[in-house]
Amino acid sequence: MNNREISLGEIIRQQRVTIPLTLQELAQKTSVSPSHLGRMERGERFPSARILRKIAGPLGFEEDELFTLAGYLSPHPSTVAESRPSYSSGRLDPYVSKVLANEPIEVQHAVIGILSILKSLSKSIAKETPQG
Amino acid sequence: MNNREISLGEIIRQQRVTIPLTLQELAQKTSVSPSHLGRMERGERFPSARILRKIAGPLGFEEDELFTLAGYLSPHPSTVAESRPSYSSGRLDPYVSKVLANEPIEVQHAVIGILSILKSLSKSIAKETPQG
DNA sequence: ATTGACTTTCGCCATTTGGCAAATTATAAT
DNA sequence: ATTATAATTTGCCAAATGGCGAAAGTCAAT
Repeated sequence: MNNREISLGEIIRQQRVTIPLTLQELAQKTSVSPSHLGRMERGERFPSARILRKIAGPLGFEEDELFTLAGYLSPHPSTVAESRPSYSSGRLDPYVSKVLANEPIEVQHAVIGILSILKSLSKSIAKETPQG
Repeated sequence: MNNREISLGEIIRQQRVTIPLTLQELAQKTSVSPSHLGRMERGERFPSARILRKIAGPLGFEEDELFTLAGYLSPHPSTVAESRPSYSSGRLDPYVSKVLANEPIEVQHAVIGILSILKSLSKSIAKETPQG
Protein backbone atom coordinates (compact mmCIF):
# COMPACT_ATOMS: atom_id res chain seq x y z
CA MET A 1 0.00 0.00 0.00
CA ASN A 2 2.94 2.20 0.64
CA ASN A 3 5.83 2.95 -1.68
CA ARG A 4 8.44 3.79 0.91
CA GLU A 5 11.20 1.65 -0.50
CA ILE A 6 11.23 3.33 -3.90
CA SER A 7 13.65 6.18 -4.15
CA LEU A 8 13.17 9.56 -5.72
CA GLY A 9 15.63 8.66 -8.45
CA GLU A 10 13.70 5.58 -9.43
CA ILE A 11 10.49 7.54 -9.54
CA ILE A 12 12.05 10.12 -11.80
CA ARG A 13 13.50 7.50 -14.11
CA GLN A 14 10.21 5.63 -14.27
CA GLN A 15 8.44 8.80 -15.22
CA ARG A 16 10.99 9.71 -17.83
CA VAL A 17 11.00 6.36 -19.63
CA THR A 18 7.23 6.13 -19.41
CA ILE A 19 6.71 9.39 -21.22
CA PRO A 20 9.09 8.42 -22.99
CA LEU A 21 12.11 10.69 -23.02
CA THR A 22 15.86 10.17 -23.25
CA LEU A 23 18.13 11.83 -20.75
CA GLN A 24 19.26 14.23 -23.43
CA GLU A 25 15.75 15.16 -24.43
CA LEU A 26 14.73 15.76 -20.85
CA ALA A 27 17.96 17.65 -20.40
CA GLN A 28 17.16 20.13 -23.11
CA LYS A 29 13.57 20.51 -22.02
CA THR A 30 14.69 21.33 -18.51
CA SER A 31 18.09 22.95 -18.98
CA VAL A 32 19.62 20.41 -16.67
CA SER A 33 22.62 18.47 -17.91
CA PRO A 34 21.99 14.85 -18.92
CA SER A 35 24.84 13.62 -16.75
CA HIS A 36 23.31 15.27 -13.73
CA LEU A 37 19.90 13.88 -14.52
CA GLY A 38 21.41 10.43 -14.86
CA ARG A 39 23.20 10.66 -11.57
CA MET A 40 20.06 11.86 -9.89
CA GLU A 41 18.12 8.94 -11.25
CA ARG A 42 20.55 6.37 -9.92
CA GLY A 43 20.84 8.12 -6.60
CA GLU A 44 24.36 9.47 -6.92
CA ARG A 45 23.26 13.07 -6.65
CA PHE A 46 20.43 14.51 -4.68
CA PRO A 47 18.63 17.18 -6.67
CA SER A 48 18.36 20.64 -5.24
CA ALA A 49 15.05 22.43 -5.08
CA ARG A 50 16.03 24.52 -8.08
CA ILE A 51 16.62 21.42 -10.20
CA LEU A 52 13.56 19.68 -8.87
CA ARG A 53 11.46 22.61 -9.88
CA LYS A 54 12.90 22.59 -13.37
CA ILE A 55 12.10 18.96 -14.00
CA ALA A 56 8.68 18.81 -12.37
CA GLY A 57 6.72 20.17 -15.30
CA PRO A 58 8.29 18.15 -18.13
CA LEU A 59 7.90 14.99 -16.07
CA GLY A 60 4.25 15.72 -15.42
CA PHE A 61 4.52 16.31 -11.72
CA GLU A 62 3.02 19.11 -9.75
CA GLU A 63 5.85 21.00 -8.14
CA ASP A 64 4.78 20.33 -4.60
CA GLU A 65 4.14 16.70 -5.42
CA LEU A 66 7.74 16.21 -6.44
CA PHE A 67 8.96 18.19 -3.47
CA THR A 68 7.00 15.92 -1.20
CA LEU A 69 8.43 12.84 -2.88
CA ALA A 70 11.88 14.29 -2.37
CA GLY A 71 11.16 14.76 1.32
CA TYR A 72 11.42 18.53 1.04
CA LEU A 73 7.80 19.02 1.94
CA SER A 74 5.85 17.00 4.43
CA PRO A 75 2.91 15.17 2.86
CA HIS A 76 0.17 17.62 2.02
CA PRO A 77 -2.65 16.74 4.43
CA SER A 78 -5.78 18.04 2.74
CA THR A 79 -5.11 18.58 -0.93
CA VAL A 80 -3.66 15.18 -1.67
CA ALA A 81 -6.61 13.06 -0.75
CA GLU A 82 -9.23 15.19 -2.43
CA SER A 83 -8.03 15.84 -5.94
CA ARG A 84 -4.55 14.78 -6.95
CA PRO A 85 -3.58 11.28 -8.02
CA SER A 86 -0.22 11.40 -6.21
CA TYR A 87 2.43 8.95 -7.33
CA SER A 88 1.88 5.33 -6.42
CA SER A 89 1.56 2.17 -8.39
CA GLY A 90 -1.97 1.33 -9.48
CA ARG A 91 -3.04 4.91 -9.87
CA LEU A 92 -3.18 7.11 -12.92
CA ASP A 93 0.20 8.25 -14.06
CA PRO A 94 0.40 11.99 -13.50
CA TYR A 95 1.82 12.66 -16.94
CA VAL A 96 -1.00 10.82 -18.61
CA SER A 97 -3.41 12.61 -16.41
CA LYS A 98 -1.94 15.94 -17.37
CA VAL A 99 -1.92 15.28 -21.09
CA LEU A 100 -5.41 13.83 -21.21
CA ALA A 101 -6.76 16.63 -19.16
CA ASN A 102 -5.75 19.00 -21.93
CA GLU A 103 -7.78 17.11 -24.48
CA PRO A 104 -11.48 17.48 -25.19
CA ILE A 105 -13.71 14.89 -23.61
CA GLU A 106 -14.44 13.19 -26.93
CA VAL A 107 -10.74 12.67 -27.49
CA GLN A 108 -10.33 11.24 -24.04
CA HIS A 109 -13.15 8.83 -24.74
CA ALA A 110 -11.66 7.97 -28.08
CA VAL A 111 -8.38 7.08 -26.42
CA ILE A 112 -10.16 4.65 -24.19
CA GLY A 113 -12.04 3.22 -27.15
CA ILE A 114 -8.88 2.65 -29.13
CA LEU A 115 -7.25 1.06 -26.15
CA SER A 116 -10.07 -1.42 -25.75
CA ILE A 117 -9.95 -2.30 -29.46
CA LEU A 118 -6.22 -2.94 -29.27
CA LYS A 119 -6.64 -5.08 -26.20
CA SER A 120 -9.29 -7.27 -27.80
CA LEU A 121 -7.21 -7.48 -30.99
CA SER A 122 -4.14 -8.67 -29.16
CA LYS A 123 -6.26 -11.16 -27.27
CA SER A 124 -7.62 -12.75 -30.44
CA ILE A 125 -4.20 -12.83 -32.06
CA ALA A 126 -2.83 -14.61 -29.07
CA LYS A 127 -5.56 -17.21 -29.42
CA GLU A 128 -4.86 -17.82 -33.14
CA THR A 129 -1.13 -18.35 -32.73
CA PRO A 130 -0.53 -19.88 -29.35
CA GLN A 131 3.23 -20.30 -29.25
CA GLY A 132 5.42 -20.95 -26.23
CA MET B 1 0.78 45.76 -3.63
CA ASN B 2 3.59 43.38 -4.32
CA ASN B 3 6.59 42.77 -2.10
CA ARG B 4 9.05 41.83 -4.78
CA GLU B 5 11.87 44.01 -3.56
CA ILE B 6 12.13 42.38 -0.16
CA SER B 7 14.47 39.44 -0.06
CA LEU B 8 14.01 36.09 1.57
CA GLY B 9 16.75 36.91 4.06
CA GLU B 10 15.02 40.06 5.17
CA ILE B 11 11.76 38.22 5.59
CA ILE B 12 13.43 35.59 7.72
CA ARG B 13 15.17 38.16 9.86
CA GLN B 14 11.99 40.17 10.31
CA GLN B 15 10.20 37.05 11.45
CA ARG B 16 12.95 36.07 13.83
CA VAL B 17 13.26 39.42 15.57
CA THR B 18 9.51 39.81 15.71
CA ILE B 19 9.03 36.57 17.60
CA PRO B 20 11.63 37.44 19.13
CA LEU B 21 14.55 35.07 18.89
CA THR B 22 18.32 35.47 18.74
CA LEU B 23 20.28 33.71 16.06
CA GLN B 24 21.56 31.27 18.64
CA GLU B 25 18.12 30.48 19.95
CA LEU B 26 16.76 29.90 16.49
CA ALA B 27 19.87 27.88 15.77
CA GLN B 28 19.24 25.45 18.57
CA LYS B 29 15.55 25.20 17.81
CA THR B 30 16.32 24.33 14.21
CA SER B 31 19.69 22.57 14.39
CA VAL B 32 21.08 25.04 11.91
CA SER B 33 24.26 26.86 12.86
CA PRO B 34 23.86 30.52 13.88
CA SER B 35 26.53 31.60 11.45
CA HIS B 36 24.66 30.02 8.60
CA LEU B 37 21.39 31.54 9.70
CA GLY B 38 23.06 34.93 9.89
CA ARG B 39 24.51 34.62 6.44
CA MET B 40 21.18 33.53 5.07
CA GLU B 41 19.49 36.54 6.59
CA ARG B 42 21.87 38.98 5.03
CA GLY B 43 21.79 37.24 1.72
CA GLU B 44 25.28 35.78 1.68
CA ARG B 45 24.02 32.21 1.54
CA PHE B 46 20.95 30.86 -0.14
CA PRO B 47 19.26 28.26 2.03
CA SER B 48 18.73 24.79 0.67
CA ALA B 49 15.36 23.13 0.83
CA ARG B 50 16.54 21.04 3.74
CA ILE B 51 17.45 24.11 5.78
CA LEU B 52 14.33 25.95 4.71
CA ARG B 53 12.24 23.12 5.95
CA LYS B 54 14.00 23.10 9.29
CA ILE B 55 13.40 26.76 9.97
CA ALA B 56 9.84 27.02 8.66
CA GLY B 57 8.11 25.75 11.78
CA PRO B 58 10.02 27.72 14.42
CA LEU B 59 9.55 30.89 12.39
CA GLY B 60 5.82 30.32 12.09
CA PHE B 61 5.73 29.68 8.38
CA GLU B 62 3.97 26.92 6.59
CA GLU B 63 6.57 24.92 4.72
CA ASP B 64 5.20 25.62 1.28
CA GLU B 65 4.74 29.27 2.13
CA LEU B 66 8.43 29.63 2.82
CA PHE B 67 9.31 27.60 -0.25
CA THR B 68 7.24 29.94 -2.32
CA LEU B 69 8.92 32.96 -0.80
CA ALA B 70 12.27 31.39 -1.62
CA GLY B 71 11.20 30.94 -5.22
CA TYR B 72 11.31 27.16 -4.97
CA LEU B 73 7.59 26.83 -5.51
CA SER B 74 5.50 28.95 -7.80
CA PRO B 75 2.78 30.86 -5.96
CA HIS B 76 0.11 28.43 -4.86
CA PRO B 77 -2.86 29.27 -7.08
CA SER B 78 -5.85 27.91 -5.23
CA THR B 79 -4.92 27.36 -1.62
CA VAL B 80 -3.41 30.74 -0.99
CA ALA B 81 -6.39 32.88 -1.69
CA GLU B 82 -8.86 30.83 0.22
CA SER B 83 -7.32 30.20 3.58
CA ARG B 84 -3.76 31.20 4.25
CA PRO B 85 -2.61 34.68 5.22
CA SER B 86 0.60 34.48 3.20
CA TYR B 87 3.37 36.92 4.01
CA SER B 88 2.85 40.48 2.98
CA SER B 89 2.68 43.77 4.79
CA GLY B 90 -0.77 44.66 6.08
CA ARG B 91 -1.80 41.06 6.60
CA LEU B 92 -1.74 38.83 9.61
CA ASP B 93 1.72 37.85 10.68
CA PRO B 94 2.05 34.11 10.20
CA TYR B 95 3.62 33.58 13.59
CA VAL B 96 0.74 35.32 15.30
CA SER B 97 -1.61 33.32 13.22
CA LYS B 98 0.05 30.10 14.24
CA VAL B 99 0.13 30.87 17.93
CA LEU B 100 -3.46 32.06 18.03
CA ALA B 101 -4.60 29.07 16.10
CA ASN B 102 -3.34 26.88 18.90
CA GLU B 103 -5.52 28.67 21.41
CA PRO B 104 -9.15 27.92 22.17
CA ILE B 105 -11.66 30.18 20.52
CA GLU B 106 -12.55 31.93 23.76
CA VAL B 107 -8.94 32.87 24.26
CA GLN B 108 -8.68 34.17 20.72
CA HIS B 109 -11.77 36.28 21.34
CA ALA B 110 -10.40 37.44 24.63
CA VAL B 111 -7.25 38.63 22.92
CA ILE B 112 -9.32 40.72 20.57
CA GLY B 113 -11.39 42.01 23.47
CA ILE B 114 -8.34 43.07 25.38
CA LEU B 115 -6.92 44.72 22.32
CA SER B 116 -10.05 46.79 21.78
CA ILE B 117 -10.09 47.84 25.43
CA LEU B 118 -6.49 48.97 25.18
CA LYS B 119 -7.20 50.88 22.01
CA SER B 120 -10.16 52.76 23.47
CA LEU B 121 -8.15 53.44 26.62
CA SER B 122 -5.28 54.93 24.70
CA LYS B 123 -7.73 56.98 22.68
CA SER B 124 -9.39 58.52 25.75
CA ILE B 125 -6.02 59.19 27.35
CA ALA B 126 -4.93 60.97 24.23
CA LYS B 127 -8.02 63.16 24.45
CA GLU B 128 -7.43 64.12 28.13
CA THR B 129 -3.82 65.16 27.59
CA PRO B 130 -3.53 66.52 24.08
CA GLN B 131 0.14 67.37 23.78
CA GLY B 132 1.73 68.65 20.54
C1' DA C 1 35.80 54.07 31.17
C1' DT C 2 35.83 48.97 31.96
C1' DT C 3 34.40 44.65 32.73
C1' DG C 4 31.37 40.93 31.56
C1' DA C 5 27.79 38.49 29.14
C1' DC C 6 25.50 38.01 25.04
C1' DT C 7 24.81 38.43 19.96
C1' DT C 8 26.38 38.71 15.41
C1' DT C 9 29.87 38.29 11.84
C1' DC C 10 34.14 36.42 9.76
C1' DG C 11 37.71 33.00 8.28
C1' DC C 12 38.45 28.69 7.12
C1' DC C 13 37.25 24.10 5.68
C1' DA C 14 34.80 19.67 4.28
C1' DT C 15 31.14 18.19 1.52
C1' DT C 16 27.86 18.47 -2.16
C1' DT C 17 25.94 20.08 -6.32
C1' DG C 18 25.90 20.34 -11.13
C1' DG C 19 28.19 21.15 -15.82
C1' DC C 20 31.35 19.78 -19.73
C1' DA C 21 33.73 16.59 -22.35
C1' DA C 22 35.39 12.07 -22.99
C1' DA C 23 34.53 7.19 -22.56
C1' DT C 24 31.51 3.45 -22.44
C1' DT C 25 27.43 0.91 -23.50
C1' DA C 26 23.21 -0.09 -26.08
C1' DT C 27 20.65 -0.14 -30.59
C1' DA C 28 20.10 -0.51 -35.34
C1' DA C 29 21.24 -1.12 -40.12
C1' DT C 30 23.87 -3.11 -43.46
C1' DA D 1 30.06 -9.43 -37.60
C1' DT D 2 30.86 -4.46 -38.32
C1' DT D 3 30.08 -0.04 -38.42
C1' DA D 4 27.28 3.97 -37.41
C1' DT D 5 24.49 6.38 -34.31
C1' DA D 6 22.25 7.40 -30.22
C1' DA D 7 22.09 6.96 -25.01
C1' DT D 8 24.13 6.59 -20.74
C1' DT D 9 27.86 6.79 -17.53
C1' DT D 10 32.33 8.49 -15.74
C1' DG D 11 36.21 11.79 -14.70
C1' DC D 12 37.14 16.02 -13.51
C1' DC D 13 36.27 20.63 -12.09
C1' DA D 14 34.19 25.22 -10.36
C1' DA D 15 30.93 27.00 -7.37
C1' DA D 16 27.93 26.78 -3.47
C1' DT D 17 26.35 25.08 1.02
C1' DG D 18 26.76 24.78 5.80
C1' DG D 19 29.45 23.91 10.24
C1' DC D 20 33.01 25.21 13.83
C1' DG D 21 35.66 28.26 16.33
C1' DA D 22 37.62 32.90 16.66
C1' DA D 23 36.92 37.86 16.26
C1' DA D 24 34.14 41.80 16.55
C1' DG D 25 30.10 44.40 18.01
C1' DT D 26 26.30 45.62 21.66
C1' DC D 27 24.64 46.80 25.83
C1' DA D 28 23.94 46.98 30.86
C1' DA D 29 25.95 47.43 35.32
C1' DT D 30 29.47 48.93 37.99
